[in-house]
Amino acid sequence: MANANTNVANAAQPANVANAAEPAKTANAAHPQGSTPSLQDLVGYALRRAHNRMMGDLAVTLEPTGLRRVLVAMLAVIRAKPGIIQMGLGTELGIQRANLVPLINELTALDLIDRRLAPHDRRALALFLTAKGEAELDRTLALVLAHEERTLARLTASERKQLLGLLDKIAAD
Amino acid sequence: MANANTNVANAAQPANVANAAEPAKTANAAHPQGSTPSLQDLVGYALRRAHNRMMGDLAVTLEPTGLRRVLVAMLAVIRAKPGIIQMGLGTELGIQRANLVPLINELTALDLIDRRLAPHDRRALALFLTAKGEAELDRTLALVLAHEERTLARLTASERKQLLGLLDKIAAD
DNA sequence: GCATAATGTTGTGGAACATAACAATCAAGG
DNA sequence: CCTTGATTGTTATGTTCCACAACATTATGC
Repeated sequence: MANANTNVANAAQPANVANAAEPAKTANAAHPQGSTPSLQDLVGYALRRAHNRMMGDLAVTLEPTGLRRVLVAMLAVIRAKPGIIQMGLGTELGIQRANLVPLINELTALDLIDRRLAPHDRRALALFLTAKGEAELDRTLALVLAHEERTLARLTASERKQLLGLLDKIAAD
Repeated sequence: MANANTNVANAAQPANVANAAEPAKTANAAHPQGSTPSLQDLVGYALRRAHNRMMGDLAVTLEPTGLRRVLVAMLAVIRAKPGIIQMGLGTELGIQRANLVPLINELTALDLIDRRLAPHDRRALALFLTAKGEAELDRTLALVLAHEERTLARLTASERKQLLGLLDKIAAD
């Protein structure tokens, strides 16, 4: 019942909020009629708790690398789409371009990415991983892999695939 | 592929980070051997996207009430455990007691909760919902119910129950 | 009774995010 | 061509959330 992020380093976020567990149309056994929905039955609350747990563990996992979650995500996207411009990266990760600038600066200062002028648009800057960036991302992804294995230890492979599908249905556009 | 929280009001959080989709022991079809794991296959990334989607929608849902997520969660816990002390509330929601103080002050200023001395511990303050707090929580939970129905529209009742179970397995302890 | 722990409180700093404004460039239309 | 408007990157600034440290008051254990 206690939250997961009580001591996971820097990752404690506030808390979820109340959410109703079941749609109104199908009253279930948990709180049949006028009974007040409990936080435990709410998907949103469970989602936040799981999120806190994973992000907290991920933060401590990434600690030795010196990279934060956002930076790793940025590296992964840049590897997947070499030459992506800043605006595109921001859109993909939900980061506004103003806030993206210092993050890009960090990665370039660490010599993990290169920033070159985009071929046909002299406003835009195309982003590429450096050799060091490739290597660093590989090492980091290995850690992240171990992290997922750790936090998802209670789930079978089929359950993980199920979960992935269900979450995607929620996040879908 | 674009993130869900591009325009959902105040809810845009940075982004997830790379996570490996499958445990090392069972190589799957998505990225069989040395292939780099993609963000799309990572449970942690899907979790963050779903989290952003739901929390963003919840924030706009709660806007007309003037209450933030944390405050609603606090009210729900206090209703479930009347007389709970601040420390207990903080532990349950993953909020440090220092940060809890101004939140409690907000709720008392709104006349939604009462703060009385705990019976057998003159340090602690026991928390109770006021009549206004009860009513306000009821009205708010109705909105939250509609919010869950909206964001989980793509999931059947059985899928929602599955999801709840899987998420709880992650957040456990 | 005294040392130690727990509870609430205050103050402070940092990280993440939003917003506004600006220069340079592109794109479209007159 | 050239002017208007949109786009990209950038800087600056404010807000919010959270962590951490320190303190007074009260409980607890020896």
